Amino acid sequence: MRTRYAPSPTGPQHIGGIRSALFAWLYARRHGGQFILRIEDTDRKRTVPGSVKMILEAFDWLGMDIDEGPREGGALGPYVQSERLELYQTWAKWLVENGCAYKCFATAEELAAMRKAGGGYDRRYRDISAAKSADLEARGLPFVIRFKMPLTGLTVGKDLIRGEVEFANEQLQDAVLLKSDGYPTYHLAHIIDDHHMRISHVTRAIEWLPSFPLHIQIWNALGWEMPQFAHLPVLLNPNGKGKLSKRKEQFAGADGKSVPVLAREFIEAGYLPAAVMNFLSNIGWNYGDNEEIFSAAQAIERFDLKDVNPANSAYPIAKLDWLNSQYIQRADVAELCPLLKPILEKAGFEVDEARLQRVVPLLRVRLKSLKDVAPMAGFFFADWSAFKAPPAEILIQRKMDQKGTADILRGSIPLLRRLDTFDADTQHAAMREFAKATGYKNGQVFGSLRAAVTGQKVSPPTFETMEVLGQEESIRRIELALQSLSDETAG
RNA sequence: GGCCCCUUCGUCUAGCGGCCUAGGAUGCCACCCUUUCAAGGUGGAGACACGGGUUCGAGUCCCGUAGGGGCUACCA
Repeated sequence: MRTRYAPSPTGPQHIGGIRSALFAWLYARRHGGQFILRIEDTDRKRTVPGSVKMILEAFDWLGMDIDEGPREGGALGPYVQSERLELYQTWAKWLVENGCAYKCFATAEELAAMRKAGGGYDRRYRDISAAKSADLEARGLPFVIRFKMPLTGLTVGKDLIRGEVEFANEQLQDAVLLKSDGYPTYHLAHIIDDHHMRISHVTRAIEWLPSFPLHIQIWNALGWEMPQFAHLPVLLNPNGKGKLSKRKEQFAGADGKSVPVLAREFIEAGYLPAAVMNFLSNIGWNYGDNEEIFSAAQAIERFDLKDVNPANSAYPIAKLDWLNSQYIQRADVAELCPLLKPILEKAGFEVDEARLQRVVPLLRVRLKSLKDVAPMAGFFFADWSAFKAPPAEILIQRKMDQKGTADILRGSIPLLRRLDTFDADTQHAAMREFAKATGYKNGQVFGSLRAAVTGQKVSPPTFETMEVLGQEESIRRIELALQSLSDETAG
């Protein structure tokens, strides 16, 4: 069992492509086969340098290992089409010699005129004599090689996902196999490569379905045994309108966050690779048992191309946020720390690793994205001496007023100062008692302290936070907050 | 325009003729819990596109219509 992912190196990797690759990879792994990466760089105009590197980075990050490819090598390489030109030319020539293809000398202008007239290429060179063809070639006219598509009859293709699909041959044109620059088109190249690389299952996006009959005819003309085909559904934009595009700005969510579409954007957005894998494999396929959270290893145990949903899907990006938070919650502190540290550093904080390890358990359940760590817990790593009391609108919580907040802060200080040990439990007990004595609700007391000490509306839990900050610093902050409240009263 | 594919809650999906008064998840809304956030718990609203068949019986099979997606390049 051998599957492949065969992208064109035209820039950053699109998540739609990654998902197609994922299905091919899962299938190969499920059956103990090989997963091959092949670069289809036959369009010289669109090829952008560095693309292969980006593709590889995406695969490495996700943990999708490649058995054969431009980096890995392999017995059936090279795995880059521009390095296999001779092969394509040989077989194109063979097809011409065997009457299955012909040289076409139509100029760009002629073609444009035909298109304008409607109907497309009119096969004007299909039946010219060998002598005439040779003559035109001898005169140095540029030409392409076109496939002689049967003019009548039906071609039926078998697709693993949707069964048999019928096409009337007359609907198809005589597709170009070899361009005038000597490069093959996709139609020719992928067949020759899939054959020579012994691909058993071709997975590709559904936009290839219309040219499936052409490919079947080429396989037949070549006399080769066809692999199995699965035309995969595609990802639609989050609103369900159109194929998922790279212009994701227009799909920014209510929170103003733009929707990640390119592979590297998932890294930048603070998603865990396991969450992304889970997310992607749960679109158009599902693990079963009403299980939403499953590992790649689990998916491998059950994946089958036959079970892929034939319908396209709107990109359910909101689910990724949820999945990511689930994965972060379940991750080990040891696993999270090295991921969080660079994010904090990039945000300008100097990270003490020991402190980070103490802090991570406090905020794990609050992170939807790794990137949330900076706004959520950055204050732990900031210069404490520069801490400023937050404004009144943060200090004074819901269902509280200025006086009440000040009362609570003022009353807490001596109690907190008196504590011999400053762990969270001890503080908690003391403050609970304080609430009881003063008649404030626990939440009012704890919440006011939270705001005073962290300066944030959303933060790690109050007492654990104060424990990390220490007695002296915590009290200092409460005093600062109290001071700013009083100043405001005075002003 | 022609051809092809697709169509279950807003969204991702389960369902492969009777187990469906259609299940799960997400999102949304309540309530509970709680260190008034988050997480967690409980509950709620929410779908078989429409019309014909076939069948004792249809979300499940067939046809049509509508809607969505794609292809129609010397791009992939």
